[in-house]
Amino acid sequence: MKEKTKKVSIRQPRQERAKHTVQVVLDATVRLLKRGGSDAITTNRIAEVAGVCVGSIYQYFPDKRAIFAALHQRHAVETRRLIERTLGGHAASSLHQLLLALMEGLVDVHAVDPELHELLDREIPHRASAAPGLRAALRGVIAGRAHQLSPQANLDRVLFIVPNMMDVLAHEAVLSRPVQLSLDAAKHEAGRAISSYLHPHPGDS
Amino acid sequence: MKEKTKKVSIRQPRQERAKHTVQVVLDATVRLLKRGGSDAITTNRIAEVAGVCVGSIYQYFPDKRAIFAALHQRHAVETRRLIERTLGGHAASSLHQLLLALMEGLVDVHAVDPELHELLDREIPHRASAAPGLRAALRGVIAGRAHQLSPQANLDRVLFIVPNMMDVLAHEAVLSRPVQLSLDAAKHEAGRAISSYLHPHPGDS
Amino acid sequence: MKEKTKKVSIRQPRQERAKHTVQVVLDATVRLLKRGGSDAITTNRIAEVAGVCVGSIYQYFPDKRAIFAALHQRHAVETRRLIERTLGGHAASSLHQLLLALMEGLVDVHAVDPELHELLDREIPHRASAAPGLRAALRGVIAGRAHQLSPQANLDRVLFIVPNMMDVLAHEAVLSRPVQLSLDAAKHEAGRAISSYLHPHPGDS
Amino acid sequence: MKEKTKKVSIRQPRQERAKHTVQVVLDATVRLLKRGGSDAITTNRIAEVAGVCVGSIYQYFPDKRAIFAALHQRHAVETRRLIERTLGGHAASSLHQLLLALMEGLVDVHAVDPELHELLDREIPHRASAAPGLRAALRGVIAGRAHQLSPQANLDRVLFIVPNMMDVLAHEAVLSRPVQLSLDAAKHEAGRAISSYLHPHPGDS
DNA sequence: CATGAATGAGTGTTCATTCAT
DNA sequence: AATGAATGAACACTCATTCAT
Repeated sequence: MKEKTKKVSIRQPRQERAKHTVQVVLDATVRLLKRGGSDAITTNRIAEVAGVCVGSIYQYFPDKRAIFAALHQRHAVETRRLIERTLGGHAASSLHQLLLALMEGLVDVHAVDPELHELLDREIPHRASAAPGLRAALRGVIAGRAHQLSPQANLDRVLFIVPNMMDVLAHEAVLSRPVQLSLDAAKHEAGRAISSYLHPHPGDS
Repeated sequence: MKEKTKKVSIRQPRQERAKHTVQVVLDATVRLLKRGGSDAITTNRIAEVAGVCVGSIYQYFPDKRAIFAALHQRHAVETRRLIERTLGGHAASSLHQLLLALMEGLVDVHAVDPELHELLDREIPHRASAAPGLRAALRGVIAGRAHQLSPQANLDRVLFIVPNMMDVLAHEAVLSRPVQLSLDAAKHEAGRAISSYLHPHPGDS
Repeated sequence: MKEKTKKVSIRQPRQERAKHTVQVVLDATVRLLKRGGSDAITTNRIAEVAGVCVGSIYQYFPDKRAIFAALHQRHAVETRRLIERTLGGHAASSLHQLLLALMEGLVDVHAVDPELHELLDREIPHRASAAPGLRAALRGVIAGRAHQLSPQANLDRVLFIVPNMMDVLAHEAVLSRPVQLSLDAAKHEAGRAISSYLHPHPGDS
Repeated sequence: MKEKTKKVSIRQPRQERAKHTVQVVLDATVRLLKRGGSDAITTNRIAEVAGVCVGSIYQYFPDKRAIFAALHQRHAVETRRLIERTLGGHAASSLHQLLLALMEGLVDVHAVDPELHELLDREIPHRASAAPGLRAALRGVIAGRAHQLSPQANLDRVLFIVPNMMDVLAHEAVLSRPVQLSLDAAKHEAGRAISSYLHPHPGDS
């Protein structure tokens, strides 16, 4: 794990075979993660499960952490895509409606492979997550449409509350909602919570 | 790391000297955590920083993970205490006021040593956190006063939304609120968000 | 395990309590040996099982190996006693009869606690066994009565064959004789084998 | 030392280089054993003496004990080979002659590196010796030819006496025979002892 | 580029022994 | 003398990384 001057620069996978190797390595890592938690993950084991040899991993990843980073990246990319797509589809909608749509989409994104997302969150260190992160992205969206906030709303406060609410609720809707609550109900209720915050009844300073 | 027949049983610290050792070890671990992240933590290093010898650590902790567990425990205990104290002080208050009080208290608890809490959260695996966890505790509180919810509220939904909101907001108020936002303002806004959710209608106050 | 100049000389147990401690320590060691083999034996564990504290062990034993040595010693003493007793009881007998008597006695000595003898033999290093050892003692006995050997017998050869035969047969009669063979039968057969060797003559059936 | 799920499976040496490593490790272990007894043996030291690195040891041996086991195995294999060879060469001989031949062969096997054999026996735990063991093998041989025993002989008794005699005498002929006694003389005398036992009759000398 | 044997610094843990109380 | 907490050198073993083939 020492920082060293690389003797051979890491190639970007240009060929098909190369892309394949990268995928196979990431998939193997996910498999191991699900099977036994982060302790069970060693580069040799990843190679074994992936069906490649250790050396090949180092063709495409400078070190072990980079594998995890790539995994986080993958998720971040999906999320960003979702945000952009929703943004595109709601150019004309109100911020309020946009946020509700995002909330829905986020829950769906996390519902794809909840176990994986939980493991990535809980077991894998993601300091210096290269991606801006969901909250940051949401902040951008909101700030960009700040003028649509109700007059008495304060931007900073909204930027604090809304991204955080959306993040937890999207995660937990999928991971730990009460057993009685369906995913759809949770999704809907999360939307309601955001609505309530953004449009409090009159008289609530 | 499997459960083994321990050759030497772990003693509960009975003497003053022993209690001191436990504290010193935990403090050293925190110091190392803040200094260099979890990678920098080795049992020998902890011992060194703590000014005790490695062996002494193993008198009171069965293994390395137990040290981290003890750290999480400490936080959990503080939180539980807060909840109980608040519960006691608001026997007569409405659930709404109780939750606001808890929200305030939680932010304060996390404000004590935010860096530490963040590190514990992000760097240290806390599977099988012996403590029931904040969310679970909150669920208990709410469920116990379910009759005070507004008639049209649904318990399951509230149990999903409120604990999650309180948990993130308490954490993030301290760790990543917008620079412009004071801690007090964040605390207040978090309370407002909860209020809005619980009373989204005119005339409900 | 380092050779050091002792600061406090090891006291010979003079008082009753002291003798008791020594016994208790040895017994605990035996118990542990039987329970889990030599790996399970640590000084701390011995102390625990013996109901004394580690420090006390070091009052009477300079180091861990001394405990094992004392155990071997115990056995050696019993064996030597047996030899002397038999020697006394057979002052007038022929060497042949003396050896048969010794053979019987040896089997009996090993039959007392076969498991323990096996463990001592197999698990505990006994280099530099302070005791002269059974074979050496037997050699002494035989050499001292060499004139009774049949004329054509060669002392060196007898000294090679007989002690070795007696040693294995005494051990294995107790530890690993065929299931069909009673201890008495084994004892008897061992005697016969020695006889056959010493007197390969007609009329000896 | 419990059975664990190995993180990296132990490979069977396939390449020349690998086979070489295994040999070199075993040889180094023997060297250390002779130099300083089993206490002087640590995996790091073995690696050092062998001129490989610690990690390489663990490519081929699951743990330290496996190294010793391999050493015992080696000896067991040699012994078994001897038995089979002798068995083949004496298909037509009497059991008596077969046993004499085996006795000779066994002494020779142990004479190859007596010091090593003694050390393996005395210093290295060999519980669960995978090999059936010499005595067991001899029992098989004898039982297989039981019909050749003299009519009045009892199989169980022979199975008790003969294998044990052969085992000790083979060992001790090499390790601790009286100084005056040549190896050949010891070998011959051991044969005579067995003969005497099997044929305690006139005319057999 | 792929392979996988080799590397070796570093880790968690043990346990014989000491010594302040 | 007894106690048992403390000591710390030493050990078995791991695993990210390299590099000869």
